[in-house]
Parts: sequence; structure tokens; C-alpha cells
Amino acid sequence: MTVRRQPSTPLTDLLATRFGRLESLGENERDLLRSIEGRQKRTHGPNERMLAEKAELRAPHFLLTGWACNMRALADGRRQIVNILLPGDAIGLSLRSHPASFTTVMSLTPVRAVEAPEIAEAWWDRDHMPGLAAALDLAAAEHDYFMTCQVMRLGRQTAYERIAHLFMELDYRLSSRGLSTNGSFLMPLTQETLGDVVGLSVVHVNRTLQQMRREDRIELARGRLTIRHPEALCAAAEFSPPFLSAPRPTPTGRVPNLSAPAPA
Amino acid sequence: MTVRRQPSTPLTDLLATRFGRLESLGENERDLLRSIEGRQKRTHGPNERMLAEKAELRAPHFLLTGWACNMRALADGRRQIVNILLPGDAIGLSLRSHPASFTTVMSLTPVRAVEAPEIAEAWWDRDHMPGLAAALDLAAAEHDYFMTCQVMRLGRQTAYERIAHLFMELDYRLSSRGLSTNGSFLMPLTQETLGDVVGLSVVHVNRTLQQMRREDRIELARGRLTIRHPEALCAAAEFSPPFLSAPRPTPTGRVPNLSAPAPA
DNA sequence: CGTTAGGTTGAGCAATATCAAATTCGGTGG
DNA sequence: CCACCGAATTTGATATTGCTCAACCTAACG
Repeated sequence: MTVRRQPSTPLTDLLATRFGRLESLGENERDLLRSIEGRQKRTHGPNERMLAEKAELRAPHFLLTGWACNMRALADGRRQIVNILLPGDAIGLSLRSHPASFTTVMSLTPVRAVEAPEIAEAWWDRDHMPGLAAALDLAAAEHDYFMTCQVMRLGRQTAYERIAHLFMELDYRLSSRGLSTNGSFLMPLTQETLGDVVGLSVVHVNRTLQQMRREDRIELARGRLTIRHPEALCAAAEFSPPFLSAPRPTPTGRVPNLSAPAPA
Repeated sequence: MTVRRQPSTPLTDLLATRFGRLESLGENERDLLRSIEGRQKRTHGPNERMLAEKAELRAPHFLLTGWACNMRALADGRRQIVNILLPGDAIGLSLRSHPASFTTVMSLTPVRAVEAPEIAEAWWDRDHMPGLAAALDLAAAEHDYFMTCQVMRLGRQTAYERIAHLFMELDYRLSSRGLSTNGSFLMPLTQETLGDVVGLSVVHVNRTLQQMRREDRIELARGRLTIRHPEALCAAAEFSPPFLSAPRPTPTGRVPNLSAPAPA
């Protein structure tokens, strides 16, 4: 067996790179993250149902490694992936006050996750956990933003634009977690799965990818995607990153600094 | 001029019918709603931009009468309506901690709205406003649910299914506000606008509507939609209402009762 | 009554789906 | 190292859905 390991980025690293320097976190917040991280992991094989639609989720989870998704199926087998879950994403966090999931959560690759009930608590208890709460706000805003992108893609964009836009989104999201460098990252989705994300048939996904390759926009092989010409793809898809501004002061007046990316 | 008035449902009525009996609201919460209601209204003509993309929204608003939408446009003029805002819906509430709007908010009919900064406050201050906070949770959950529906529609459903599903959604949402009775309600959207919601061309929307009329599934004329055969449309579109369960206890332990619809 | 926005119709076309059959690739066991 | 297997990708041919364009119609409204 080769030495290729899953980049086992620990939770704190993941969140740190994602939300900027975590220096602004209080000692109690760091402790909380460390204790979550030390916890028993939950593992799943690929294409395994992690949570059924309408099922209750006891507590939110964090995805540590692997990709998963929220999806929904129609009776005749058509499926739509609503959004993709990447390492560092929370599962079922939006269900703040609403325990039943609106979608099926499904792993797309082997997956490791941890249960983190305290995270939901922290979101409520802004006063005790201002840094974490702000980070969660930011994550929720980003999620919102990409949901509207998903709607735009599916409703009004062509096959080429949809895929280009999705690739830019993935690059953006993975970059902020240290999982993409120079527009190159591990992209474990099959073309079939890709089709279920962007609402296209496998065959058409395949042909569109080939066009992108012919035009030298991307390189995609062996589960690795390299974006050769991000400007072109951005322009074609009219992609722009979410303009996430600094978090507002919390009611307590504290303004945690989480939005700036860590200086290199 | 005929006597047909806009049903000028006051805010409290609207929220009451929407979230169930508001009896469980505290006196301070009712006072708050009343004071919001007494406030200066903001009016817009149809097809007016109420809030630009990336613009900052000072405070959330409530839509009192008329329809509006969140939308996004591409450079070449294609537009996608992300979701429809109905009377009783909040505008920019999801921007809890994030002031910049991800979409353009646009009126679709003449519109009346009120600014309600205290609503955002109430959502933070769960302890002082448990009933309102729970209602907002519920509204947010419903919004999430219908966003996933929108993605499903656009990604994997046929024209007929998309429109059927949308009509059932509208009926559901309007019913809970007392604005639809027996599957009949004022539906002020033009076919063009409808197309921008479900990602279809005007022409195709037109033909699909005609098919629905031929099959006697709907009646649609003069801005009024009547669903003649809800079971058929539900089945065709695989529509099901959001399974909104009772709100979880807040951290304070109080469990406001807002989820049950008011007994008739 | 004229104007205009919205709705309707027909004809042709483009994008994407479907079906069916290769072909390649990453393992895996011999 | 080789042969083989199943999953994923690729290809070609054809079908379908929904789009575009252009004209025409209708109703509401001043």
C-alpha cells in the first residue's frame, strides 16, 4: 500500500483555516473544540445513508474527512443533490430548532465525522462563545449564498456554465480549508454524481467535461481536478465568491475577528 | 371602482394565522408586534427593486401586502427567481449576522412592508421573546424546506411537475396565512415571472398551463388560481408539505406552543 | 377607441436526455 | 506479472423536451 494518506486535518486546523485565525477564540472555545476532536469518530463507507429524510438528528456533526451530500429522491429514481458537504462542514446544524431533516444525508466517499452537540449550544449561547458563534454565522451565510447559486445554476444556466460554476465553488470552499492549492484538489465525485448535483445526465456531463478539457480549461483524472484557467471558467459561469463581510457585533458588543483569512 | 380591497390583514393577524394561536405570546411580545404594526409603512410599485444585491439591509422587514421575490440576474438578462416572498414573510431576516444581501429583492406587485429591527433582536434574545423566537425558527425552517424543493424542481422535475409543485407550495403557504381558501387564491404572477421562478420560458409555461387546464387540474384567469384537483397535482409533483414539528425547548426550558394551526 | 401588457399559437431549432454498446481504469486474486 | 472483474468513462445514434422567433390575439385601462 502506498503512503497516500487521507489528509487527516484535525477539526481545529480545519476550522482555523476555514474561518481565519482562531486566535480570537477564547480559551473555553478552544477547549471545546479540542474535546470534540478527541471524541469517538463515526465512520461510513461510500454511498451510505447517514441520515434519512425526516429522521431526527440528535445533535449536529462535523465532517472531518470525505465528502457527503444532502439529497432528495423522487419515486421513479431521479435524484437531486441539494448541496455537497465537504470536510469541515457541519451536518444538520441548520436544524437549530427543528430536529427533523428535510433531506437525506448521504456519504459520497468514505467519511469520518464527529458528533458535536455543544456546537449547537454554542450557537445559542453567544455570550459564552462569541468566537464560535460568529464562525457558525459565517458558515451559515456561506451556505445560504451557495444555495442561491445552486438555484441559479439549475434554473438558468447551461450545462457548461453549471459545471464551471460548481467547480469554482468547490475550489473556493476547499481552498478556505487548505484542501485546494492552485486550483487543484481531490474531486472524488463520479460523473453520475456530478450529474445529480447539476441536474444533468451522466452522458451530458461527460461530454461537457470533454469540452472543458479540449479547451484546456480543466484537467480531470484519477480523482483529481485541476482548474487550468480559472478566469475563463469564472467568466463563463459568472461565478463570484460570497462577499462575506466581517461579522456584526454580537449583542454583547464583542466583535470577534474571524473573517480575515490567515496571513500566509 | 369595485369594493374589492386588498385583504389588509394586519401583521398580528397574519402572524397569528401563520404560526398558530399567538396566545402563547407574552404581553411584551404582543406589544412589540403592535408597535411594529403601527409604524410608518413602506410602499413600492410593482417590479421595483426594493434591495440591491450586495446592498446592506439596515433591518429586517415584514411584507404586509403584495408579493415580492429574491432574484438574481445574469449578465445577458437571464433571471432566476430564487424564492417568492408572500405577505407575512420576512425580508432579510436570514441575514442575521450578515448585513449584505445575496440576492436582489424585488416587488412583483404593489407592496407594503414595515421595517422591524426589533424582530432581529427578538431572535437573538430568546429568553425575553421565546414565542417570537420560536415563530421565527419555524419560519426559517419552512424557508429551508422550500429552498430544497426549489432545487429539486429545477434540477430534476419536468415543466409540468415544476409548475404543479410550485402551485401546491403557494397554496400551502398562503393557506397558513388565511390567503387561500379551498385551493383558490389570488396569483398575481405573469407567465413570464412564473417562468423565472421555475426556470422555463414564457411560451413553455403557457403551454404547460394550458395542459393543466385541459386536464381540469387548475383554473387560472384574471389573477386568480383555483386548484381543481389538488390530489392529482400533488401526486404528479410529489409535493408534500414541510413536516414542521413542534419547536424544541429553548435553552431556558420554555416550550412555546406555536406549531399547531389554530382550531377552525 | 387606441394603447399596451400579457397571453396564445405555430414552426423550426437547440440543448439535453435516452439507449445501447464499447472501452478504459483501478483494483484483486492467481 | 498477468488475467480478470466491476465500476466508471466514453462514444454513437436517436428521441424528446423545452427554447426561440415571430406573429397574432385579448382584455384592461386611460
